[in-house]
Amino acid sequence: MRDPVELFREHLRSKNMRCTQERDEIVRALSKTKKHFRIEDLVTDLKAKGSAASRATVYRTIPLLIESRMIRVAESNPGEESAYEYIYGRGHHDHLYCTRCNAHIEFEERGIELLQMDVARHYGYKLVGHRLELYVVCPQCRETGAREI
Amino acid sequence: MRDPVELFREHLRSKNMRCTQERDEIVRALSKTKKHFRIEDLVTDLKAKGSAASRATVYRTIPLLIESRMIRVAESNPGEESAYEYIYGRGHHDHLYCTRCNAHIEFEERGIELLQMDVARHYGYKLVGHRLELYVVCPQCRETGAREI
DNA sequence: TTGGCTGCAAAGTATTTGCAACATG
DNA sequence: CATGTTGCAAATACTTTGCAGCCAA
Repeated sequence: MRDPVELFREHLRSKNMRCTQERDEIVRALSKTKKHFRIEDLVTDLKAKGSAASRATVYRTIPLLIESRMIRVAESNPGEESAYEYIYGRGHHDHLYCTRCNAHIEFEERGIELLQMDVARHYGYKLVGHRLELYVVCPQCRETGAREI
Repeated sequence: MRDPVELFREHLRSKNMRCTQERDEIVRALSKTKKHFRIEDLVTDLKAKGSAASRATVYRTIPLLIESRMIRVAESNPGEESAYEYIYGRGHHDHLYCTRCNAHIEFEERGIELLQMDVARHYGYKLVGHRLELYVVCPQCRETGAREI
């Protein structure tokens, strides 16, 4: 697998953008994340690592990272802070979320992916991405009374 | 199909909440919407209909409507205004979005729904909902150069 | 050198909330 | 009439932006 920093640099070059220390540091920090991260997590992380990258730069870099397919939006709901996920070099997967305790599990179901392509093809479109979230109630939460989506 | 206003009233009663004129008006306005709506659209619509329901009341009512499964989140992305969709009494469907022109198409694929249930069952969970969005580039947009998700 | 990039702080947007008046049950 | 609900406006929370100095190419 290619070095993430170098890969992102190529993406920047292809757009005639500059390879800066801040952008390198952001990619380096992200490539070590395991879970979903929020902007605030990343900013704190960078600060802890002694990086100079500011919150504004992080916000400005996120769209570039999405564009280069190194990260993707993992959670986004009205009124809630969004979470992202570093995906470069990690197997594709979707998520199961417990609507009560918010725990999440990754899964992959090839059959669903294939049917998605069928659907797009059926309408004459080219599938370029998808977002699938399954909402469940996990056994531990099943007893308590809370809202279900 | 039950009257949406009455159905929502029952939901409110079941939670020991009050049936107010504002809440009735919101449901009545929603039951006539066809497309995805943003909070602002709804507020404007209510004002035009002479309803007294304010923006704050709309925001406070949305979670109740989601809970009662009369509406659902249709679009939500970081930094963008969310859009909702009235779903009561309308066939279940998911969406295809063109990432360039933002047009959207509804589709239903029973096979995907069944596989989703399999996935949840496989992990020992009860599936209570899902969100599936397919991102495509429509033929008209395919020529122009724009970002793909 | 010449733009693109950065940090800072200010500005925007979307959404939530405190409070006093009001309406429902 | 007791308490949930409402409108208003202020407060939040998240994200974007203008600008002057900085740095990559």
